Amino acid sequence: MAALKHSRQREMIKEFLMTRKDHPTADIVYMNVRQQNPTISLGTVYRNLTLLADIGEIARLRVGDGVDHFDADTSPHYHFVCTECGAVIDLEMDSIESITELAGANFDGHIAGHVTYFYGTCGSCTRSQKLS
Amino acid sequence: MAALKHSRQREMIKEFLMTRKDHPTADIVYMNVRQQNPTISLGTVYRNLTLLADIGEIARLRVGDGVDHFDADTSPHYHFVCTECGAVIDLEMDSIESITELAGANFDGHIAGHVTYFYGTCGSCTRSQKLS
DNA sequence: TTCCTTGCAAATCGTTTGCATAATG
DNA sequence: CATTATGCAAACGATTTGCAAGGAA
Repeated sequence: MAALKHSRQREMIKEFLMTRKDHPTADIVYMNVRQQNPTISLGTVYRNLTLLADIGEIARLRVGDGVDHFDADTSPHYHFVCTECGAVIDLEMDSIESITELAGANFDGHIAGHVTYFYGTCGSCTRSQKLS
Repeated sequence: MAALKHSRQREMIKEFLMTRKDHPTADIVYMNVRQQNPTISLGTVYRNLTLLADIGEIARLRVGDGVDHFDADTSPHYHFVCTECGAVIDLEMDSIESITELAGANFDGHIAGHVTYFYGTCGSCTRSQKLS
């Protein structure tokens, strides 16, 4: 259980993440944080994102596009991914926690939770499709 | 819309996949199909798995372990992933299709579907944990 | 003969890691 | 001082791709 020391880089990364609601990737975090600290390395960004996710201070999102996204909002909520523009958007919806019980009903083993995300076309992509 | 020609390799890959219910990865498909055709290449396996998934003859599964799994069963059903042994298992459960409507209720855009998988410990891993 | 498919190897891409140095407690 | 964190670059693992040769329609 390593004894976590404070680091300016980690702080910057977490702070940047808290200003964004669009679930940036490691690379986007890197490009942005680099504007305040031009010598920060991509490795450091990855290391800290992984560390923060491991201790539960941020969430790592996998939405099928092959790149991890990160979210400073660790409260339970679901995401939508636009298949047109790739945007990852928070959804406000009623709880669907009950699906975990449904899944466990006929299952020999223990179900701890589920991963779910929704996909389709976001508002602006839907509108531009209608024009064409 | 390329005019798809018959290929022995593609046939072997699909046939192998149909014999398995454990959702093998590309590498496992490769190792197995190679026993019947030792000169088949990994690239060919990847190309055909991607092609078959694109035309809907098989399904590509992403369950968060960083490796794609493939499933010859394209009927709608859900999967469970064991966090201990990595097994990917079919679940028999009631439909949860309704969550797509729930998600769309307050959403500006069009939700086409969702991706969901469950995780926890499978039957045998649950039992061996109890022993220790 | 057209053009889809293969085998092979090299290339990509996101992410991780080893190492020497710097920063923290 | 003991240890954790950093920057850099090299290494990784899964997957994709360019290319010349082979096979199907």
